[in-house]
Amino acid sequence: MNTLSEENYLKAIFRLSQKSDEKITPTAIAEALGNNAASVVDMIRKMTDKELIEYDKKKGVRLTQQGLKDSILIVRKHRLWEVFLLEKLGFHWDEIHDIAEELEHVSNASLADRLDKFLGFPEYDPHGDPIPKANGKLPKTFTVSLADVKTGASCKVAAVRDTSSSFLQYLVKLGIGIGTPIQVLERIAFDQSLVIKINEQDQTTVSQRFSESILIS
Amino acid sequence: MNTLSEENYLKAIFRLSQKSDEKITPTAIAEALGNNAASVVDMIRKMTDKELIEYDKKKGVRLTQQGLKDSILIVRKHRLWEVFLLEKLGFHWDEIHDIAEELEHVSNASLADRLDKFLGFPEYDPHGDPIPKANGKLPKTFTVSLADVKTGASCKVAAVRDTSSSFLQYLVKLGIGIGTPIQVLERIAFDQSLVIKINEQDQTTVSQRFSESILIS
DNA sequence: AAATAAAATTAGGTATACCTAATTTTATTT
DNA sequence: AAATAAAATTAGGTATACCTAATTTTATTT
Repeated sequence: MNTLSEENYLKAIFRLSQKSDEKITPTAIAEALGNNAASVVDMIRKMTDKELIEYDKKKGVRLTQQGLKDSILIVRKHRLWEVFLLEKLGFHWDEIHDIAEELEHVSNASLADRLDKFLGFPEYDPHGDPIPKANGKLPKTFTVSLADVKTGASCKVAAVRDTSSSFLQYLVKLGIGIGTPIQVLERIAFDQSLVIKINEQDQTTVSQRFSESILIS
Repeated sequence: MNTLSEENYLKAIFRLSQKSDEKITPTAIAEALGNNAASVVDMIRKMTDKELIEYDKKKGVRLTQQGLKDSILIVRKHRLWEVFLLEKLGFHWDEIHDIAEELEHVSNASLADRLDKFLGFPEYDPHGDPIPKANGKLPKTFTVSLADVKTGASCKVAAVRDTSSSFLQYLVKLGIGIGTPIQVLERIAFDQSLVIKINEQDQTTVSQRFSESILIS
């Protein structure tokens, strides 16, 4: 079995591999985990020995088959627990990520599958992230952000790229959730800020960083 | 906040204090946790500095007010999660203890209370152990064991003192669960084995260790 | 291509929570 | 009370997963 730290490394590496096709460097992992690069180099050696990852200076860090399987299970548990916390226990959107961060490490062979069944086999978590199925398959992942929407066009919020509570609380304040319709009214040439209409009602201006953090369908 | 190890020490000390009035020695804690006594002495110093416990060679280890509060919350979470695992996820009696052992350490201020509400404020966990209320109060704890029942008398199983899967699987095999009526037919003078009638049907002989592990009402 | 900057790595160190072996203290037996 | 046994403690050590500072390697700029 994997230690808590190993699980966090696996998760970080998995996320980096999902985010882009760029090679995964020790520095990137260090940044993702808030660790020192020297620590990451230590851990890369341990995890390579354990055959969870492969490391080649040219190709960067890659998950082995076992590492990928383990990562997906952690992500699956994380996202299922998020659904549970929101739907069953009534936690708020911005609280569930940190709790799921602990719950995802609870290890039991049938826990994820039982939880999945209990929750009615949800496809997406409350942030719109796809929940890996028991066989490891991922439902469609959203990749187009609000920043990519043409001026004048409309879309619906499908997922959020940022799970920080400051971002989520901002969304709540604006009345934006998964499924909320948004129309792009104007694009400010200076800094790519967007003037948007939320839910066919309120009009606001949001920054580029904001619009890049929202995935749409 | 307390570390994982500290939480396990707190829980062990709390359990020992519940089990009997005997003073809690480093050796007793070492045995409860499966640690070396030298390690326990180390940890006693740390936890004393943190004001979670007090240690006096004459009086043994005692929980401070803070230590008691923390211990009760851990026990509360453990037992609530056991109810969840059995009732909501359909785990078996003998599987839930080990999983709850991990879940109990998930820390969030309102998690226990929300889980409690979701489960309908259960008073006892699936092993018959009382679930501490949000205010720290414990429902009535069962203390009379099957070994104390007079020959010829009847009783109902209220709780089990042993949560090992070997014991619980034995109970399942015998058709005994919480609430099962048991009549003591005969007491073997030689080794205090009991001949019992289960659920007014099957008759079996059980050892003294067995009958001491069952609490009745 | 040389100079410079950035990334990766090595060397050596830390806190946590354990351990064994040796010693000291306390309790029990004779 | 002395002898013995048990418990508690100290001294010194380990693996894990981090760290900083120094060095080496690789990439980028001039």
